[in-house]
Amino acid sequence: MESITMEQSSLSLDLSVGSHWLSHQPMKTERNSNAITSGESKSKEVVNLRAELNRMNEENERLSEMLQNMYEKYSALRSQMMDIRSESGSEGGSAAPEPEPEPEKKRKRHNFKTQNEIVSNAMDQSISSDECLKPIKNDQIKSKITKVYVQTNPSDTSLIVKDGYQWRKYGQKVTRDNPCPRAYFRCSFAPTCQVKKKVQRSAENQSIVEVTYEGEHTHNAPTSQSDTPKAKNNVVANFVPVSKPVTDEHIINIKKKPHLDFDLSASPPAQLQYQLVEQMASSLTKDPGFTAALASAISGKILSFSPN
DNA sequence: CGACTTTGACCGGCGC
DNA sequence: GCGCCGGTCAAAGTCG
Repeated sequence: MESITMEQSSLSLDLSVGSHWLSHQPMKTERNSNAITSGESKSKEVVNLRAELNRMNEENERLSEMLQNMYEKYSALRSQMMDIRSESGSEGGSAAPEPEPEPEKKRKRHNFKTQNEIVSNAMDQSISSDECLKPIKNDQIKSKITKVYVQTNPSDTSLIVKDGYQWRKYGQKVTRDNPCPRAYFRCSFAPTCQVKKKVQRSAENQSIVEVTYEGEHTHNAPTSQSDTPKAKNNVVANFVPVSKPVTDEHIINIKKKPHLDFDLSASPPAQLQYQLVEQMASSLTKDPGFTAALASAISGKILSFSPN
């Protein structure tokens, strides 16, 4: 519940950040075209910007209401599901225990690809609305291999991804299909934890970092939101799971994403809520109307600022 | 001094 | 069998 309101506020924050950004742009243009623009045109521009800001705020409110409605519907469906489960007894219990992690064996390359395809398909399926009520089933698949794409500062060449767990780097390799090195990490939070992750920048867009998690954590929760002690100094990104591979529309800029106070791996409801929020965000970004409106608003604003 | 990173060497799977 | 490639090891170096 809390997380939803937080996410809603994040939406507000994102849009308001955009408005903030837009509201600051005229200063630049003012400086650039100081010699040719009169005071009247400036004030006219400010009025236009304020009107635009108001429109965006209204849009923001509408989106927040939509999100609220979606969450209410979700809550209703979820309570129905809980009722059905409690009626049907302990069979297929609601709070499914974390599956025992299989001991990691030497992976074969062809197995890796096959599992990846499975995960990709499962993730595609998870987008559909009814599948959002079956996170446990998907988690069982994801627990083997999960891919995450993170947007980072392109100028930062480090491969540290802040995901809350403690990782120990054990190797780095330049692969054939990507000039950027791939870093190999092992979970160092618990000695028995066999989870590994690979981190590599995308060859096409080096601001995007591809993180592949293999295995499942045997411990409950990371103790902090930081990486290893050294990593604290050069953290580049929080992680944002996305459902599809590397297309820009599926990558969420983590710099605008607020810190999540709950622990994703700690409690199933929190995890469920987080997944729901991700799916909502995914639905919004997939909505052609939403993206088109956003794109036209931004492009219109950019065009209105251009000197010509 | 312990924990961590770096980096070259090594290993095993795969294709030719 | 050989070479390529991805993944892992482990010694040396670094840092707090």
